[in-house]
Amino acid sequence: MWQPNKLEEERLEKVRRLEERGVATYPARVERTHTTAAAVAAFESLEEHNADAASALRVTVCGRIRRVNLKGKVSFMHIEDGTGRVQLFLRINELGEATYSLVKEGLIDMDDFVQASGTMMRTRAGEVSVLVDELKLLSKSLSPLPVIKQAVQDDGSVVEFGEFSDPESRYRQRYADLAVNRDVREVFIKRAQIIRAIRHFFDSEGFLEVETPILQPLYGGASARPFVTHHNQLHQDLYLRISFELYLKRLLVGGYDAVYEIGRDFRNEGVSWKHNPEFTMAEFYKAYIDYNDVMDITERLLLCVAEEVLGGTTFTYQGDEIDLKAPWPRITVREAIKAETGIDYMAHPDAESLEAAIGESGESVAPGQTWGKLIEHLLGKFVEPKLIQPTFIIDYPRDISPFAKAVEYDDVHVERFEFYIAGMEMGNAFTELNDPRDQEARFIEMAQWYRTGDDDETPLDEDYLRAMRFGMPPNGGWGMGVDRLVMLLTDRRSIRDVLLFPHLREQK
RNA sequence: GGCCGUGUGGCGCAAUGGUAGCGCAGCUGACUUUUAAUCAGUUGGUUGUAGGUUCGAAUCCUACCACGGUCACCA
Repeated sequence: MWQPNKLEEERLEKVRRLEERGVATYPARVERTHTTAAAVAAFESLEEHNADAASALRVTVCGRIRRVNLKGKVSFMHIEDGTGRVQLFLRINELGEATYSLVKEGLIDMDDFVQASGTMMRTRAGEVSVLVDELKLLSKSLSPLPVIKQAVQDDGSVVEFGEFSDPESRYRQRYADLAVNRDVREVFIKRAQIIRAIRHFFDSEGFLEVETPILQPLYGGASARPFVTHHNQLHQDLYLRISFELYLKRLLVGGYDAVYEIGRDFRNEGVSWKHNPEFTMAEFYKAYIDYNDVMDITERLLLCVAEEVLGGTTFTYQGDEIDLKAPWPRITVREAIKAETGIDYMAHPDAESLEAAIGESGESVAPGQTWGKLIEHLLGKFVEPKLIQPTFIIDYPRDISPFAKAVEYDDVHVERFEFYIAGMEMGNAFTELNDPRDQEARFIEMAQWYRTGDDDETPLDEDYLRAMRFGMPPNGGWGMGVDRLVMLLTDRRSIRDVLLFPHLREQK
């Protein structure tokens, strides 16, 4: 139940006074002719050739009032719409006493949406403005937004005074954050550009965009705990997908050579600066290629997105200068771990001896992990944070990679890579396993290894095996965390800063 | 989940055991080209919640809540 505070009470009182005077506070009709940006641009282009025509330019603009400067019988406001801002020059002469008094008495004030009609002009200080002769309230704001004042420096940079920075308030009330912090709005514009660029890339490479089930009778394709839900009429438990993998590969059986999907995955796990329970994933699968080709595609994709969104291949992330220029180094897991820890896990071919070797180096790990899990731990702890420039880490242990094809003449490694940028795992890919007998054996192996752990069980998907038995072309598959790419390209340190409504604990 | 930190008017901050203050916003007034407008005056707080210690608590203690960081977890 809303308990208006003092400021809100004052605004409610203003609404009452406006309605007393017969002013509509939430009218339905708007008559906009120009966005703020279009009005300014139109004036400036006319002004170059013909000053008279420019000052005869009549516009009706709409937007939210972001600055008010009352000066007696003349006042200034800035209104902001989705395209930018424009100044309103309000003078009692043009506006008339009745309307001007609404402004003067503060009945129309900060944060309200208004419509202003008038002719374009330039003030003595040189700012392009609308000389307003009609002003209409479009929507009254009852709760004032946090106040941020801006000063434009001589060099054109904008300095802000006052801020709305409390992370909790910003995330819980993202609408206020967006309304007040332009740079936040820009992050999400860039996010949309990034996703569009990813689509462009795959479309232009001949991939088919598809949509596969989010509600699944069986989850799989990754090692993660799922969310469970229930279909009432069918009396059936369903899982929110943790990956797209198994459905997309079924489509290769169906005869598409190359498919991709961009969508939401759900993982019932801890939240952190790089984990949100729901996040956006891009995956693709392409027939007749292997993981070497997938690495080439990865390089091309990221370069293409960076070119389209940033206009270049280098950018700064949290102080690090990052260059996406290909080729990126391709280093095996074994070499990478050896270089950072001195441990050659091939000299410790089982979990017990590897755990002992890690223990000798002064590290402690949770007991009872599989050999592959230990290697993964070493990778995450010692290698990942060092991988600032884009890097492929290749050839993973088999027991943590149930959907990847074995490296030839090597029974412990599979053709899998992850790519890292700025110390963050960005994505994961393999030469996909397409032998149904091997796949079935892997499912069973996984079940044995992880039954004790019970958490990240990989359920055996009979229908997936049935699909594979019809014949699946050799193919390369790939997945990337889109939110993390957005973090990189917008220089944000937390995934919450690139999600409009990040998950927060319920407020009691 | 463990540990550390933070929580004070709408927003941003101060006050380390002794009368809760400041800036912005708000409100009243002045000002017909301002732009962080300016000038004069002024309202607003049970200090996250609940207990405790103390003559006295924003400050110290305990628990809880939320957020942030970190570790664990997380292909």
